[in-house]
Amino acid sequence: MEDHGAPGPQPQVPLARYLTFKLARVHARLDAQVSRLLAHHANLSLAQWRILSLIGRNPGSTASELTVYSDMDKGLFSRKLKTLVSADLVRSAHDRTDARVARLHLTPAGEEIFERTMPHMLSRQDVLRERLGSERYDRMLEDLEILEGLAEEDL
Amino acid sequence: MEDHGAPGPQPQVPLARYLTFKLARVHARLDAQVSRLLAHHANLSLAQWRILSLIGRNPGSTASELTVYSDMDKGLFSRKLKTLVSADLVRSAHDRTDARVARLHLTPAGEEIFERTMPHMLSRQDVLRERLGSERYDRMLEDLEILEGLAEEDL
DNA sequence: AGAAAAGCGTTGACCGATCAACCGACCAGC
DNA sequence: GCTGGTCGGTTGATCGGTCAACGCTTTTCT
Repeated sequence: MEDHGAPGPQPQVPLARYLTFKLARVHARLDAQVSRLLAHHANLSLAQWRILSLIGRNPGSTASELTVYSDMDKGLFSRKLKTLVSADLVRSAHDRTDARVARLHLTPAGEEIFERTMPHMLSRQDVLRERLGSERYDRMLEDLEILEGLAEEDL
Repeated sequence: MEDHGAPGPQPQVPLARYLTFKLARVHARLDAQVSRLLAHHANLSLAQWRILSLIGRNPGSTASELTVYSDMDKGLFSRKLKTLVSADLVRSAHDRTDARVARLHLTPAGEEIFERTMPHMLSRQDVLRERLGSERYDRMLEDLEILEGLAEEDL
C-alpha cells in the first residue's frame, strides 16, 4: 500500500517526527471526526455545538463570558450565535440593567438537541480516554499544558 | 486578574480537561507561534513555507507527490504554489514526458529564503523538544500516533 | 456634569482548510 | 482508433478562525 514504484520523496527526517506537524494532523483528524459525529446526530457544526453546549451548561451567561471561558473568538461567536438564534435554538435577551450585554438561554428546541447530543459527545471523550488509556490521556494533558506554555514564547 | 466579581461560568468539568479541546487550543497556539516566526524571518505564511521547504528538500518533485507526502490538500497546495511562483521563489517546469505534471524547483531567491529560514524552523523544533524533554516529546509522538488512529473511526 | 476610557457585541476583511466539480492529458480495453 | 476510466492540477464554494474597526453603552476620573 505504501509501495508505489515511483521515485517518491523521502527526505531525511520524516515530517511525522515533528511534533507540531503531527499535532496539526491529529487535530485535523479529530476535528473531522467530531464533525461527522455532529452531522450524524444533529445538524450542527462543531462551532455551533460548542456555543450551544456552553449556553446549556451556563444558562444566563453573556457572550463575552463564554468567549473568554471557551477561548473562542468573539467575532466567530457572534456569527455562529446568530445562526443558532435564527434556528430558534437559542434565545438572546437583553439584560435589564446593562443594555450592552445579552443573556443567553436555550429554547426548548435547543434544550432538546443539547440533551440528545451531549451524551454522544461525552461518550466520545470517554471512548478516547479508554482506548488511549487513562494514564496516557492524563499525561498527554500535562504535556499539552507544557507545550501551550512554550507556544506563548517567541522562539 | 481572574477575580472579577461577576458570577462567571464554572461548569462541572473544565473544558481544559478534554483532550480534544486542549489539543485544538495548543495547535492554535503553536500555529500562531510559527506564523510569528515566519513573519519575522521571511514574508511567508506557514502554508507557503511548508511548500517551499518541501520543494527545497525534494527538488524536481511533482505537486501530487508533495501533497500526498505532506498530507496537504491539493487545492490549497495549488493556490499557495501559485503565490510562490509569482513571487519568483519557485519555478514550475512541465515534465517532458507527461504534459500533466509539473516539476517543481526553487529559484535562487527561493533557495536563499529556504536556506535562511530553515535553521530557525529546525531550531524551534529542537527548542520545543529540549524544553519539553526528549522523553516527553517522543512519548507524545506515540500518543498522537494512537490518537490519530482513533480519530479515523466513527464513534 | 463632562470627558475619557473601557466593555459588549457586530461587522468586514482576510487566511487556512476541506470538498467537489471540472479540464486536459494519459492509459487501458476492445 | 475509439471509448471509458484514471491521473494531475486548477478553480469555486463553503466553513473555521483571527484580527481590526466600529457603534453603542457603561464606568471612571477629574
